[in-house]
Amino acid sequence: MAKHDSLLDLLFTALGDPTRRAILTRLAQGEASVTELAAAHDMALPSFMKHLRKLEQARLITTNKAGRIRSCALSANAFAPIETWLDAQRALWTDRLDRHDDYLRNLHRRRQDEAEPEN
Amino acid sequence: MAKHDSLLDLLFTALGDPTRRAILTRLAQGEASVTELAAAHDMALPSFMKHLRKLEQARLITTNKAGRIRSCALSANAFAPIETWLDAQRALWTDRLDRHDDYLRNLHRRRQDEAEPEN
DNA sequence: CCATAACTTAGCCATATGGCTAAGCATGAT
DNA sequence: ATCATGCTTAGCCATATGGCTAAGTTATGG
Repeated sequence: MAKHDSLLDLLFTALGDPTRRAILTRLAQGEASVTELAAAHDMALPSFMKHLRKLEQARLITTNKAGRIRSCALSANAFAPIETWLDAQRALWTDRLDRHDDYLRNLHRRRQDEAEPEN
Repeated sequence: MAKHDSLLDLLFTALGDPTRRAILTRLAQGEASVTELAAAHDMALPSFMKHLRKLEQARLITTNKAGRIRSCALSANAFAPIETWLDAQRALWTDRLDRHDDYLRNLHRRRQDEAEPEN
């Protein structure tokens, strides 16, 4: 990914990895420290931390270091931009179907007009 | 991405690129051929085709070749697995908040019991 | 039938991703 | 004061990604 990815880019690519989705699912239950989270994943800590950093960059999680422990939590409304985008897509799609329906209705009416001319 | 990515992996990573999201937005308006779609993107055709292939692998679009023209269309319910996953996450999150509320309520009741013993 | 249009294949390149190890650096426990 | 814990940094490696050009292939239009 380039330097200036949009938040949507960051969000979707962050979610495109099973390790990262698992972290989010775990965090939905409540906060956890880095090592607590890492315990579930057979992976060296530095590798794991990279995933956490991506989640943080995508603003899906927030982290906070107290002493030597970094605590991670799910961001509130983490998925909002995604839902907004999905809603917009759905809106376009249904608009188009509506317009197609109109087209078919008009076509039908025109055919009827031809069959029974209105004079 | 490895050879055996889950559909969710394919879906999310397919959506993690602005070119590909733009293609989907365009296709929400209706079918289009490869060159029609490519016209909007300053990119060589083979590069563009790679994006289409990823969208197809993620089952976000379907394509169909008639003569020398390949027509592309949005898949129906393309986003369903994503919505399902998001719903599940939301469910976990709200469950957890509910349980937290209960905990606070119980805590409060216990404190009141201590303040006003029930004999 | 021949040229052009619309892909398609092959292969190259730079950068990004996702993993690792080894070593460093605070902080908390003893 | 010292040692273990909990990250953190640095750097290496293999593969994946996203772009390109050049050279096919397969219809169609004239």
